[in-house]
Amino acid sequence: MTRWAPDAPARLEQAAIELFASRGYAATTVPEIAERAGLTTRTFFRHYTDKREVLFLRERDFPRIVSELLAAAPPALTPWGLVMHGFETVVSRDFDGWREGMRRRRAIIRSDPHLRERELLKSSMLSRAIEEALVARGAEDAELLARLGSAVFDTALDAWLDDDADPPLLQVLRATRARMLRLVD
Amino acid sequence: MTRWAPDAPARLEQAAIELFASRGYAATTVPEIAERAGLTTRTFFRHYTDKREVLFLRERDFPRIVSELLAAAPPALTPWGLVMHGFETVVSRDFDGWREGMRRRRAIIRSDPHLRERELLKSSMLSRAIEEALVARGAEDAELLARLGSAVFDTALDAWLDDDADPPLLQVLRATRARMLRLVD
DNA sequence: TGTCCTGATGACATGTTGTGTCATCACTCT
DNA sequence: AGAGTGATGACACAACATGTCATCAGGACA
Repeated sequence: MTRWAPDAPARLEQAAIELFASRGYAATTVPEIAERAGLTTRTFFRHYTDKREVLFLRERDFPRIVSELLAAAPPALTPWGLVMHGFETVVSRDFDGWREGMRRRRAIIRSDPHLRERELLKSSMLSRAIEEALVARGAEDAELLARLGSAVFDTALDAWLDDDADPPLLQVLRATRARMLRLVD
Repeated sequence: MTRWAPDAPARLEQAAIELFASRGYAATTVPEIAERAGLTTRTFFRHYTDKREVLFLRERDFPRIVSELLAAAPPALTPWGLVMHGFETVVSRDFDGWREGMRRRRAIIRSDPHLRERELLKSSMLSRAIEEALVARGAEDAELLARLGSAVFDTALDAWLDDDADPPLLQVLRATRARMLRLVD
Protein backbone atom coordinates (compact mmCIF):
# COMPACT_ATOMS: atom_id res chain seq x y z
CA MET A 1 0.00 0.00 0.00
CA THR A 2 1.45 3.32 -0.98
CA ARG A 3 1.04 6.62 0.75
CA TRP A 4 -1.31 8.00 -1.89
CA ALA A 5 -4.56 6.46 -3.03
CA PRO A 6 -3.54 4.21 -5.91
CA ASP A 7 -4.34 4.42 -9.58
CA ALA A 8 -4.24 8.15 -10.06
CA PRO A 9 -4.49 7.74 -13.89
CA ALA A 10 -7.62 5.58 -13.63
CA ARG A 11 -9.23 7.91 -11.11
CA LEU A 12 -8.56 10.89 -13.35
CA GLU A 13 -10.00 9.00 -16.31
CA GLN A 14 -13.14 8.14 -14.39
CA ALA A 15 -13.62 11.70 -13.15
CA ALA A 16 -13.08 13.07 -16.66
CA ILE A 17 -15.58 10.68 -18.27
CA GLU A 18 -18.24 11.60 -15.75
CA LEU A 19 -17.72 15.33 -16.20
CA PHE A 20 -17.46 15.15 -19.99
CA ALA A 21 -20.68 13.14 -20.13
CA SER A 22 -22.62 15.44 -17.85
CA ARG A 23 -21.54 18.91 -18.92
CA GLY A 24 -19.61 18.36 -22.13
CA TYR A 25 -15.95 18.14 -23.04
CA ALA A 26 -15.32 21.82 -23.81
CA ALA A 27 -17.18 23.02 -20.73
CA THR A 28 -15.17 21.02 -18.22
CA THR A 29 -11.76 22.28 -17.16
CA VAL A 30 -8.73 20.33 -16.09
CA PRO A 31 -8.81 21.76 -12.55
CA GLU A 32 -12.35 20.44 -12.22
CA ILE A 33 -11.30 16.95 -13.29
CA ALA A 34 -8.33 16.99 -10.94
CA GLU A 35 -10.40 18.16 -8.01
CA ARG A 36 -13.01 15.46 -8.54
CA ALA A 37 -10.19 12.88 -8.51
CA GLY A 38 -8.72 14.42 -5.36
CA LEU A 39 -5.57 15.64 -7.11
CA THR A 40 -4.09 18.87 -8.42
CA THR A 41 -3.98 20.23 -11.94
CA ARG A 42 -0.25 19.72 -12.10
CA THR A 43 -0.66 16.05 -11.28
CA PHE A 44 -3.21 15.65 -14.06
CA PHE A 45 -0.62 16.84 -16.54
CA ARG A 46 1.96 14.46 -15.11
CA HIS A 47 -0.20 11.50 -16.09
CA TYR A 48 -1.69 12.87 -19.30
CA THR A 49 0.10 15.13 -21.73
CA ASP A 50 -3.11 17.03 -22.40
CA LYS A 51 -6.82 17.17 -21.70
CA ARG A 52 -7.75 14.97 -24.69
CA GLU A 53 -5.40 12.17 -23.74
CA VAL A 54 -7.36 11.25 -20.62
CA LEU A 55 -9.92 9.40 -22.78
CA PHE A 56 -7.30 7.13 -24.34
CA LEU A 57 -5.71 5.39 -21.38
CA ARG A 58 -6.50 1.92 -22.77
CA GLU A 59 -5.06 2.69 -26.17
CA ARG A 60 -1.58 3.09 -24.71
CA ASP A 61 -0.80 -0.63 -24.91
CA PHE A 62 -2.43 -1.33 -28.27
CA PRO A 63 0.61 -0.88 -30.49
CA ARG A 64 2.75 -3.11 -28.28
CA ILE A 65 0.07 -5.81 -28.09
CA VAL A 66 -0.49 -5.95 -31.83
CA SER A 67 3.22 -5.90 -32.42
CA GLU A 68 3.75 -8.95 -30.20
CA LEU A 69 0.76 -10.69 -31.73
CA LEU A 70 2.05 -10.31 -35.26
CA ALA A 71 5.54 -11.39 -34.31
CA ALA A 72 4.14 -14.59 -32.77
CA ALA A 73 1.67 -15.38 -35.57
CA PRO A 74 1.87 -18.56 -37.70
CA PRO A 75 4.54 -18.13 -40.37
CA ALA A 76 2.46 -19.57 -43.21
CA LEU A 77 -0.02 -16.68 -43.41
CA THR A 78 -0.16 -14.31 -46.35
CA PRO A 79 0.62 -10.68 -45.41
CA TRP A 80 -3.05 -9.71 -45.57
CA GLY A 81 -3.96 -12.84 -43.63
CA LEU A 82 -1.40 -11.84 -41.03
CA VAL A 83 -2.87 -8.40 -40.56
CA MET A 84 -6.38 -9.74 -40.20
CA HIS A 85 -5.13 -12.52 -37.91
CA GLY A 86 -3.81 -9.86 -35.55
CA PHE A 87 -7.11 -8.03 -35.43
CA GLU A 88 -9.13 -11.22 -35.05
CA THR A 89 -7.01 -12.37 -32.14
CA VAL A 90 -7.14 -9.11 -30.22
CA VAL A 91 -10.84 -8.76 -30.92
CA SER A 92 -11.69 -12.18 -29.54
CA ARG A 93 -9.62 -11.58 -26.42
CA ASP A 94 -10.27 -8.02 -25.39
CA PHE A 95 -13.44 -6.54 -26.82
CA ASP A 96 -16.64 -8.41 -26.10
CA GLY A 97 -18.18 -7.21 -22.86
CA TRP A 98 -16.76 -3.71 -23.24
CA ARG A 99 -19.40 -2.71 -25.73
CA GLU A 100 -21.42 -0.42 -23.46
CA GLY A 101 -18.36 1.36 -22.11
CA MET A 102 -17.06 1.85 -25.63
CA ARG A 103 -20.39 3.24 -26.77
CA ARG A 104 -20.38 5.81 -24.00
CA ARG A 105 -16.81 6.77 -24.78
CA ARG A 106 -17.54 7.02 -28.48
CA ALA A 107 -20.47 9.36 -27.82
CA ILE A 108 -18.13 11.72 -25.98
CA ILE A 109 -15.45 11.48 -28.66
CA ARG A 110 -17.95 12.23 -31.41
CA SER A 111 -19.14 15.32 -29.58
CA ASP A 112 -15.92 17.23 -30.16
CA PRO A 113 -13.57 17.41 -33.16
CA HIS A 114 -10.54 17.70 -30.88
CA LEU A 115 -11.33 14.29 -29.46
CA ARG A 116 -12.06 12.84 -32.87
CA GLU A 117 -8.65 14.10 -33.94
CA ARG A 118 -6.93 12.34 -31.10
CA GLU A 119 -8.80 9.13 -31.86
CA LEU A 120 -7.56 9.28 -35.43
CA LEU A 121 -4.00 9.74 -34.20
CA LYS A 122 -4.33 6.64 -32.01
CA SER A 123 -5.67 4.66 -34.94
CA SER A 124 -2.79 5.90 -37.04
CA MET A 125 -0.25 4.89 -34.40
CA LEU A 126 -1.75 1.42 -34.35
CA SER A 127 -1.51 1.28 -38.12
CA ARG A 128 2.11 2.33 -37.92
CA ALA A 129 2.84 -0.46 -35.41
CA ILE A 130 1.29 -2.98 -37.78
CA GLU A 131 3.35 -1.63 -40.62
CA GLU A 132 6.55 -2.03 -38.62
CA ALA A 133 5.64 -5.56 -37.58
CA LEU A 134 5.06 -6.44 -41.23
CA VAL A 135 8.39 -4.98 -42.24
CA ALA A 136 10.03 -6.97 -39.47
CA ARG A 137 8.61 -10.12 -41.01
CA GLY A 138 9.87 -9.11 -44.42
CA ALA A 139 6.52 -8.27 -46.00
CA GLU A 140 6.21 -5.95 -48.99
CA ASP A 141 3.64 -3.16 -49.19
CA ALA A 142 3.52 -2.90 -45.43
CA GLU A 143 2.16 0.65 -45.42
CA LEU A 144 -0.75 -0.14 -47.73
CA LEU A 145 -1.58 -3.37 -45.92
CA ALA A 146 -1.62 -1.68 -42.53
CA ARG A 147 -3.84 1.13 -43.76
CA LEU A 148 -6.30 -1.22 -45.42
CA GLY A 149 -6.40 -3.35 -42.30
CA SER A 150 -7.12 -0.31 -40.15
CA ALA A 151 -9.88 0.79 -42.51
CA VAL A 152 -11.55 -2.62 -42.25
CA PHE A 153 -11.10 -2.76 -38.48
CA ASP A 154 -12.42 0.75 -37.83
CA THR A 155 -15.43 0.12 -40.02
CA ALA A 156 -16.15 -3.17 -38.30
CA LEU A 157 -15.87 -1.56 -34.88
CA ASP A 158 -18.34 1.15 -35.83
CA ALA A 159 -20.78 -1.38 -37.24
CA TRP A 160 -20.49 -3.49 -34.10
CA LEU A 161 -21.17 -0.52 -31.82
CA ASP A 162 -24.18 0.46 -33.93
CA ASP A 163 -25.72 -2.99 -34.15
CA ASP A 164 -28.33 -3.39 -31.44
CA ALA A 165 -28.38 -7.15 -31.97
CA ASP A 166 -24.91 -7.16 -30.37
CA PRO A 167 -23.24 -9.90 -32.45
CA PRO A 168 -19.70 -10.99 -31.57
CA LEU A 169 -17.21 -8.45 -32.87
CA LEU A 170 -15.20 -11.26 -34.46
CA GLN A 171 -18.16 -12.11 -36.65
CA VAL A 172 -18.66 -8.48 -37.70
CA LEU A 173 -14.97 -8.18 -38.49
CA ARG A 174 -14.99 -11.25 -40.73
CA ALA A 175 -18.13 -10.04 -42.47
CA THR A 176 -16.54 -6.65 -43.11
CA ARG A 177 -13.46 -8.31 -44.54
CA ALA A 178 -15.65 -10.33 -46.87
CA ARG A 179 -17.65 -7.27 -47.87
CA MET A 180 -14.44 -5.56 -48.88
CA LEU A 181 -13.54 -8.35 -51.27
CA ARG A 182 -16.89 -8.06 -52.99
CA LEU A 183 -16.60 -4.29 -53.33
CA VAL A 184 -13.22 -3.64 -54.89
CA ASP A 185 -12.22 -4.26 -58.47
CA MET B 1 -7.97 47.90 -53.96
CA THR B 2 -8.85 47.61 -50.32
CA ARG B 3 -7.46 49.55 -47.45
CA TRP B 4 -5.55 46.58 -46.10
CA ALA B 5 -2.98 44.56 -47.96
CA PRO B 6 -4.98 41.72 -49.48
CA ASP B 7 -4.87 38.02 -48.78
CA ALA B 8 -4.31 38.02 -45.06
CA PRO B 9 -4.85 34.23 -44.86
CA ALA B 10 -2.23 33.54 -47.55
CA ARG B 11 0.26 35.94 -45.97
CA LEU B 12 -0.21 34.31 -42.59
CA GLU B 13 0.24 30.90 -44.17
CA GLN B 14 3.45 31.97 -45.86
CA ALA B 15 4.86 33.54 -42.69
CA ALA B 16 3.98 30.44 -40.68
CA ILE B 17 5.60 28.05 -43.15
CA GLU B 18 8.81 30.05 -43.13
CA LEU B 19 8.98 30.22 -39.35
CA PHE B 20 8.00 26.58 -38.83
CA ALA B 21 10.67 25.51 -41.30
CA SER B 22 13.42 27.60 -39.76
CA ARG B 23 12.86 27.27 -36.04
CA GLY B 24 10.32 24.47 -35.71
CA TYR B 25 6.58 24.35 -35.13
CA ALA B 26 6.58 24.25 -31.34
CA ALA B 27 9.17 26.99 -31.00
CA THR B 28 7.29 29.57 -33.04
CA THR B 29 4.45 31.47 -31.42
CA VAL B 30 1.34 32.88 -32.99
CA PRO B 31 2.35 36.48 -32.21
CA GLU B 32 5.57 35.88 -34.17
CA ILE B 33 3.66 34.60 -37.19
CA ALA B 34 1.24 37.51 -37.05
CA GLU B 35 4.01 40.07 -36.76
CA ARG B 36 5.87 38.63 -39.75
CA ALA B 37 2.65 38.91 -41.77
CA GLY B 38 2.14 42.48 -40.57
CA LEU B 39 -0.97 41.62 -38.56
CA THR B 40 -1.98 41.10 -34.94
CA THR B 41 -2.46 37.90 -33.01
CA ARG B 42 -6.18 38.49 -32.83
CA THR B 43 -6.39 38.70 -36.61
CA PHE B 44 -4.52 35.41 -36.96
CA PHE B 45 -7.24 33.71 -34.93
CA ARG B 46 -9.92 35.33 -37.05
CA HIS B 47 -8.64 33.54 -40.14
CA TYR B 48 -7.53 30.30 -38.51
CA THR B 49 -9.26 28.63 -35.60
CA ASP B 50 -5.90 27.54 -34.18
CA LYS B 51 -2.18 27.46 -34.79
CA ARG B 52 -2.26 24.08 -36.57
CA GLU B 53 -4.90 25.11 -39.04
CA VAL B 54 -2.63 27.59 -40.81
CA LEU B 55 -0.94 24.71 -42.66
CA PHE B 56 -4.19 23.45 -44.16
CA LEU B 57 -5.54 26.41 -46.08
CA ARG B 58 -5.72 24.42 -49.34
CA GLU B 59 -7.59 21.52 -47.76
CA ARG B 60 -10.59 23.71 -47.02
CA ASP B 61 -12.15 23.17 -50.46
CA PHE B 62 -11.33 19.48 -50.82
CA PRO B 63 -14.55 18.00 -49.46
CA ARG B 64 -16.68 20.28 -51.64
CA ILE B 65 -14.61 19.54 -54.75
CA VAL B 66 -14.76 15.78 -54.33
CA SER B 67 -18.41 15.99 -53.55
CA GLU B 68 -19.16 17.83 -56.79
CA LEU B 69 -16.91 15.50 -58.74
CA LEU B 70 -18.69 12.39 -57.52
CA ALA B 71 -22.11 13.89 -58.13
CA ALA B 72 -21.14 14.65 -61.75
CA ALA B 73 -19.42 11.32 -62.47
CA PRO B 74 -20.61 8.88 -65.14
CA PRO B 75 -23.56 6.90 -63.80
CA ALA B 76 -22.36 3.52 -65.05
CA LEU B 77 -19.42 3.21 -62.66
CA THR B 78 -19.31 0.65 -59.87
CA PRO B 79 -19.17 2.21 -56.39
CA TRP B 80 -15.47 1.45 -56.05
CA GLY B 81 -14.88 2.71 -59.59
CA LEU B 82 -16.69 5.89 -58.63
CA VAL B 83 -14.49 6.52 -55.61
CA MET B 84 -11.33 5.98 -57.59
CA HIS B 85 -12.69 8.07 -60.46
CA GLY B 86 -13.01 11.00 -58.07
CA PHE B 87 -9.44 10.67 -56.87
CA GLU B 88 -8.07 10.19 -60.38
CA THR B 89 -9.83 13.31 -61.62
CA VAL B 90 -8.72 15.56 -58.82
CA VAL B 91 -5.21 14.18 -59.00
CA SER B 92 -4.84 14.89 -62.70
CA ARG B 93 -6.15 18.42 -62.29
CA ASP B 94 -4.62 19.76 -59.13
CA PHE B 95 -1.54 17.94 -58.01
CA ASP B 96 1.30 17.72 -60.49
CA GLY B 97 3.60 20.69 -60.16
CA TRP B 98 2.90 21.08 -56.45
CA ARG B 99 5.20 18.25 -55.50
CA GLU B 100 8.00 20.35 -54.03
CA GLY B 101 5.67 22.53 -51.99
CA MET B 102 3.90 19.47 -50.69
CA ARG B 103 7.17 17.83 -49.73
CA ARG B 104 8.18 20.87 -47.70
CA ARG B 105 4.82 20.99 -46.03
CA ARG B 106 4.89 17.28 -45.28
CA ALA B 107 8.29 17.63 -43.63
CA ILE B 108 6.85 20.21 -41.25
CA ILE B 109 3.74 18.15 -40.56
CA ARG B 110 5.80 15.07 -39.78
CA SER B 111 7.90 17.02 -37.31
CA ASP B 112 5.08 17.38 -34.80
CA PRO B 113 2.30 15.01 -33.71
CA HIS B 114 -0.13 17.89 -33.30
CA LEU B 115 0.19 18.64 -37.00
CA ARG B 116 -0.01 14.97 -37.94
CA GLU B 117 -3.22 14.84 -35.94
CA ARG B 118 -4.75 17.70 -37.87
CA GLU B 119 -3.71 16.13 -41.16
CA LEU B 120 -5.51 12.94 -40.18
CA LEU B 121 -8.62 14.92 -39.33
CA LYS B 122 -8.55 16.55 -42.77
CA SER B 123 -8.17 13.17 -44.42
CA SER B 124 -11.06 11.89 -42.35
CA MET B 125 -13.24 14.83 -43.35
CA LEU B 126 -12.50 14.10 -46.98
CA SER B 127 -13.42 10.48 -46.42
CA ARG B 128 -16.66 11.56 -44.82
CA ALA B 129 -17.49 13.75 -47.83
CA ILE B 130 -16.93 10.79 -50.13
CA GLU B 131 -19.14 8.64 -47.97
CA GLU B 132 -21.95 11.19 -48.15
CA ALA B 133 -21.62 11.52 -51.91
CA LEU B 134 -21.86 7.74 -52.23
CA VAL B 135 -24.94 7.65 -50.06
CA ALA B 136 -26.45 10.40 -52.21
CA ARG B 137 -25.98 8.17 -55.24
CA GLY B 138 -27.58 5.27 -53.44
CA ALA B 139 -24.48 3.17 -52.94
CA GLU B 140 -24.24 0.52 -50.23
CA ASP B 141 -21.23 0.19 -47.92
CA ALA B 142 -20.39 3.84 -48.32
CA GLU B 143 -18.35 4.06 -45.13
CA LEU B 144 -16.12 1.13 -45.99
CA LEU B 145 -15.66 2.27 -49.59
CA ALA B 146 -14.69 5.78 -48.54
CA ARG B 147 -12.19 4.51 -45.99
CA LEU B 148 -10.59 2.09 -48.40
CA GLY B 149 -10.37 4.80 -51.03
CA SER B 150 -8.70 7.14 -48.58
CA ALA B 151 -6.22 4.45 -47.59
CA VAL B 152 -5.26 3.90 -51.22
CA PHE B 153 -5.07 7.62 -51.92
CA ASP B 154 -2.97 8.46 -48.86
CA THR B 155 -0.59 5.62 -49.62
CA ALA B 156 -0.25 6.71 -53.23
CA LEU B 157 0.40 10.29 -52.21
CA ASP B 158 3.16 9.22 -49.84
CA ALA B 159 4.76 7.02 -52.47
CA TRP B 160 4.60 9.84 -55.00
CA LEU B 161 6.26 12.30 -52.64
CA ASP B 162 8.98 9.77 -51.83
CA ASP B 163 9.73 8.77 -55.42
CA ASP B 164 12.64 10.82 -56.74
CA ALA B 165 11.81 9.78 -60.30
CA ASP B 166 8.75 12.06 -59.98
CA PRO B 167 6.23 10.01 -61.98
CA PRO B 168 2.76 11.45 -62.59
CA LEU B 169 0.64 11.04 -59.47
CA LEU B 170 -2.13 9.52 -61.56
CA GLN B 171 0.16 6.69 -62.52
CA VAL B 172 1.19 6.07 -58.91
CA LEU B 173 -2.44 6.10 -57.84
CA ARG B 174 -3.43 3.50 -60.44
CA ALA B 175 -0.47 1.34 -59.52
CA THR B 176 -1.43 1.51 -55.84
CA ARG B 177 -4.98 0.53 -56.67
CA ALA B 178 -3.68 -2.46 -58.61
CA ARG B 179 -1.30 -3.41 -55.81
CA MET B 180 -4.22 -3.50 -53.42
CA LEU B 181 -6.09 -6.03 -55.55
CA ARG B 182 -3.09 -8.34 -55.57
CA LEU B 183 -2.66 -8.09 -51.80
CA VAL B 184 -6.05 -8.84 -50.32
CA ASP B 185 -7.78 -12.18 -50.14
C1' DT C 1 16.17 2.90 15.63
C1' DG C 2 17.84 6.26 12.63
C1' DT C 3 19.43 8.05 8.22
C1' DC C 4 19.40 8.26 3.34
C1' DC C 5 17.18 7.71 -0.88
C1' DT C 6 13.23 7.48 -4.02
C1' DG C 7 9.15 8.82 -6.26
C1' DA C 8 4.62 10.74 -6.39
C1' DT C 9 2.50 14.83 -5.28
C1' DG C 10 1.68 19.89 -4.00
C1' DA C 11 2.63 24.77 -4.62
C1' DC C 12 3.87 28.48 -7.32
C1' DA C 13 5.24 31.02 -11.39
C1' DT C 14 4.97 31.67 -16.11
C1' DG C 15 4.46 31.34 -21.17
C1' DT C 16 1.15 30.18 -24.85
C1' DT C 17 -3.21 29.45 -26.87
C1' DG C 18 -7.68 30.92 -27.84
C1' DT C 19 -11.93 34.09 -27.26
C1' DG C 20 -15.05 38.08 -26.10
C1' DT C 21 -15.78 42.81 -26.74
C1' DC C 22 -15.49 47.32 -28.29
C1' DA C 23 -13.22 50.94 -31.07
C1' DT C 24 -11.37 52.42 -35.47
C1' DC C 25 -11.21 53.60 -40.11
C1' DA C 26 -11.18 53.17 -45.18
C1' DC C 27 -14.38 52.14 -48.53
C1' DT C 28 -19.13 51.91 -50.64
C1' DC C 29 -23.77 52.97 -51.45
C1' DT C 30 -27.34 56.19 -51.76
C1' DA D 1 -22.37 64.32 -47.08
C1' DG D 2 -23.85 60.75 -44.16
C1' DA D 3 -24.98 56.00 -42.97
C1' DG D 4 -23.59 51.38 -43.31
C1' DT D 5 -20.14 47.56 -43.88
C1' DG D 6 -16.39 44.74 -42.81
C1' DA D 7 -11.64 43.82 -41.76
C1' DT D 8 -8.56 45.02 -38.35
C1' DG D 9 -6.48 46.80 -33.81
C1' DA D 10 -6.48 47.07 -28.80
C1' DC D 11 -7.35 45.21 -24.51
C1' DA D 12 -8.82 41.92 -21.12
C1' DC D 13 -9.05 37.36 -19.68
C1' DA D 14 -9.84 32.26 -19.12
C1' DA D 15 -7.86 27.82 -20.00
C1' DC D 16 -4.05 24.94 -21.31
C1' DA D 17 0.50 23.40 -20.55
C1' DT D 18 5.19 23.30 -18.44
C1' DG D 19 9.35 24.32 -15.42
C1' DT D 20 11.00 24.25 -10.85
C1' DC D 21 11.39 23.54 -6.12
C1' DA D 22 9.43 21.84 -1.73
C1' DT D 23 7.23 18.13 0.82
C1' DC D 24 6.62 13.81 2.74
C1' DA D 25 5.53 8.68 3.20
C1' DG D 26 7.76 4.47 2.62
C1' DG D 27 11.68 1.25 1.64
C1' DA D 28 16.68 0.00 2.07
C1' DC D 29 20.27 -0.48 4.90
C1' DA D 30 23.55 0.15 8.67
